[in-house]
Amino acid sequence: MPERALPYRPHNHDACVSHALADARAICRTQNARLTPIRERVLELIWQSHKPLGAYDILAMLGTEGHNAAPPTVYRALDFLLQYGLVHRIASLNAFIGCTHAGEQHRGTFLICRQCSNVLELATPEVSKAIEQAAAAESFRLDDITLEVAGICPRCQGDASNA
Amino acid sequence: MPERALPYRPHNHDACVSHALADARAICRTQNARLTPIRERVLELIWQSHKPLGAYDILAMLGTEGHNAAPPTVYRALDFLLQYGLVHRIASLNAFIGCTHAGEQHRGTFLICRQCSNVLELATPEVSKAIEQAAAAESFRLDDITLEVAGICPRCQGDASNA
DNA sequence: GCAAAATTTGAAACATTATAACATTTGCAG
DNA sequence: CTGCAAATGTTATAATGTTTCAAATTTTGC
Ligand SMILES: [Zn+2]
Ligand SMILES: [Zn+2]
Ligand SMILES: [Zn+2]
Ligand SMILES: [Zn+2]
Repeated sequence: MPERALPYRPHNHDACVSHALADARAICRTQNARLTPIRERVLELIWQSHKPLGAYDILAMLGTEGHNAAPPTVYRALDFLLQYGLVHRIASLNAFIGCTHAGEQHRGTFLICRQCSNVLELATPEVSKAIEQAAAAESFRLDDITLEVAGICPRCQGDASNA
Repeated sequence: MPERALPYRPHNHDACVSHALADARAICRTQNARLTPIRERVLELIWQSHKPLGAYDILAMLGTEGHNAAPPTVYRALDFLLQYGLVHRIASLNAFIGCTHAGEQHRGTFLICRQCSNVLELATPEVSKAIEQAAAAESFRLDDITLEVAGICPRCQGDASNA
């Protein structure tokens, strides 16, 4: 059995964060996009864990660190991060999560644990292919896919104690 | 080339509606569920077209016909219809659409036209299979799939005039 | 039939998520 | 500098969804 994916095992999460930030800086540099302090801070907050964060959660976190922001501040930062593929929006949760494939051309599949909330993003070409074929069979021109899978992650399946 | 799916061609939509209502009555009868007047009316309103309807759209429609309902009335009816698989929620639109496979065991794939808003629901076993395999590969226990495809439907592709 | 229990509906308030509109500041080019 | 565009601040408001408790209706056991 292959090693479990990062969200499902203990790991040095600081490395996740710094990797994500480094990627973001690189991507913005090559695209001449401005990763301003607010935008970077929002991205960093989103990456505090592998659980998706609501816009108002982010707002509250900014609040506790003295930056008294209003909703548009956060939504604008999120729009920017979405635009450059640095975060994804989870429609079924109205929440946002850091993209683990930033820069790569991909369509994300999100495995969302109902118990611990951790989200694993998969890049699944076979799934995308199947969806593209299904759309093509109806002569539908596909622009975008929202694919969110709810269930129980391997770690929570193991837990007898449903804390 | 096979005939286009219903939402993409002129058709007798009254037949869609009466079919859906008949199915709903049958399903509720066999499940000992009460398809009360409000619930049936909400289902009928949702089926007025193949475009998804927001909860507050439904609320407004009920309002114009004299039934002055409050939000919980609509949401409760929708919860009931969702529970018995008579409608689906489109997470990416915060809207609801009648299920075209009510009673059948299925996981819906929704093709959503960005231009005309019409939605086609597909039952795509190959896609479901691929998703189930991807989840299984991560030892993730799959409970539910949200699969929504945004794009342009064949009819709108044909339109030169983007009305 | 009839009373108790369960389900459904009504109504008001509230919570959460997201956007509109306009003023101000900041970064940058000429 | 100066002027323009992009980004941020600020206030208000829109859109979506839930909680709570009371009243009405339907079902069930007798
Ligand atoms: Zn991590
Ligand atoms: Zn991604
Ligand atoms: Zn129809
Ligand atoms: Zn369906």
